Amino acid sequence: MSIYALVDCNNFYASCERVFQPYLNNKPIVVLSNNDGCIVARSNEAKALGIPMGAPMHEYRKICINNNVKIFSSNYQLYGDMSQRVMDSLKHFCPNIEIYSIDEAFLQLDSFEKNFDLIKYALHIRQKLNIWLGIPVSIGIAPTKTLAKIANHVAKKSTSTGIFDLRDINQRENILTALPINEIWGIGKRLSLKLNELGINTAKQLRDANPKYIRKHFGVVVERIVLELNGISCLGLEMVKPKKNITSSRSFGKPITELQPLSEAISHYATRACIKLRNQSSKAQGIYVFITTNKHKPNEPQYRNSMIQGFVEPTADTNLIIRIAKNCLDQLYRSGYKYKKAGVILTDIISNRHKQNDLFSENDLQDKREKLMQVVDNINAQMGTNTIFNAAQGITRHWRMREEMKSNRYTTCWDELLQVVV
DNA sequence: TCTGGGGTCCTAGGACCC
DNA sequence: TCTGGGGTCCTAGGACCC
Repeated sequence: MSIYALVDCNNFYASCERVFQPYLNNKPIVVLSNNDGCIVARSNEAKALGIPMGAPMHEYRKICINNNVKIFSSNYQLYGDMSQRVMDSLKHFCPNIEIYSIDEAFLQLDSFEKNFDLIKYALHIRQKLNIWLGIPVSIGIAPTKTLAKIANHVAKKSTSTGIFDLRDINQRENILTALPINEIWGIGKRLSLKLNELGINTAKQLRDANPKYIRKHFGVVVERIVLELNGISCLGLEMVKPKKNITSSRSFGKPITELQPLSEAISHYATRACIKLRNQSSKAQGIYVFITTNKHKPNEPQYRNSMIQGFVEPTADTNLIIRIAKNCLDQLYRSGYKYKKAGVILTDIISNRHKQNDLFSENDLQDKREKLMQVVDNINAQMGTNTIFNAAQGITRHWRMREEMKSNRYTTCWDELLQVVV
């Protein structure tokens, strides 16, 4: 039988902020999305105030002020670095690990001896993460990933230890009976409604549904969930795969009407996407560029448009891709609109090694370009992001997103290290 | 005034081929 | 009234996740 553990960091972004500002322990915290738009993370104290996940900040500003809620802009350099430390620590306890998201990982525990006490081990892991990093986690253990997700949910909500084991059949019966289907991993809003219409309301009812029937009406994805709920493992551990698409997009701090700043923004996003692309040793074969006005303002004139442009040959060259992206933008742009957001997606990504040169391309030139990119990447890695950048990205960047309440990058930036005053 | 960003997988249907 | 059968590939759109 397979055994999975899901390790999930509690209120991850809020916990990261607390590590470096411990006076915030036991106080309500919220962390905002990019552009300080929505609330994307809440401490338990903030949840208790009834602040929902994903809510627009402006609707809850009053509640936050009245209750002394500490508000943070997103600090992804900090969260990303802390995440890596958590994952590196977990690998120390179990090498078979799937990093599922910035704050979650599955561990495959099959190979531990039969009478090895996994609950004790989970407690040990939890304790060590707390000592090493100050990040609290919950751990759910079960024979399938879907059940491990549920176990984790229970661990977080209704245990004092932060650990829950769903391998026990009797336990499972009670938990699944009480769990509404929309809380199952992979069952979203739409599927819940459709299943409810058939009288399937709880995880237990879905588990006991006929897999053949489910497959016919809901597809293979939901059929797998049924089997997983029955303890039959269908979803294995997935290793890191290079991305097939790489997006870079942002809402603007204030609306843009002119082509020039829009072009700077697009160049900036293209640059960011290319850096991610080279970091995973890949090349792209096409780009998707889009611009849009503010959809939340129906009274203003609306315009959104996008286009796809294939490349002559796969590339990761920032200069080339900026040129193509700007070209797309020239065709998409219409004056007379207030643009709120723009972005690029690099598509049809393939590995660097896989090389098929254009018959007519000048190889020599291409090699030189690749070397140039390497030098730029190295300088920016050593001296800080944006030490060298394309003039096309602009210098003032008035369109930059808002991040008015960002904490220091305590772990990745020399100028912002934690200071201890003795 | 203020409303995020970045992904994946599956399926149905059309185009095309022999 | 009759107008094959079987297959692949590609794409758009839907659904989901954190």
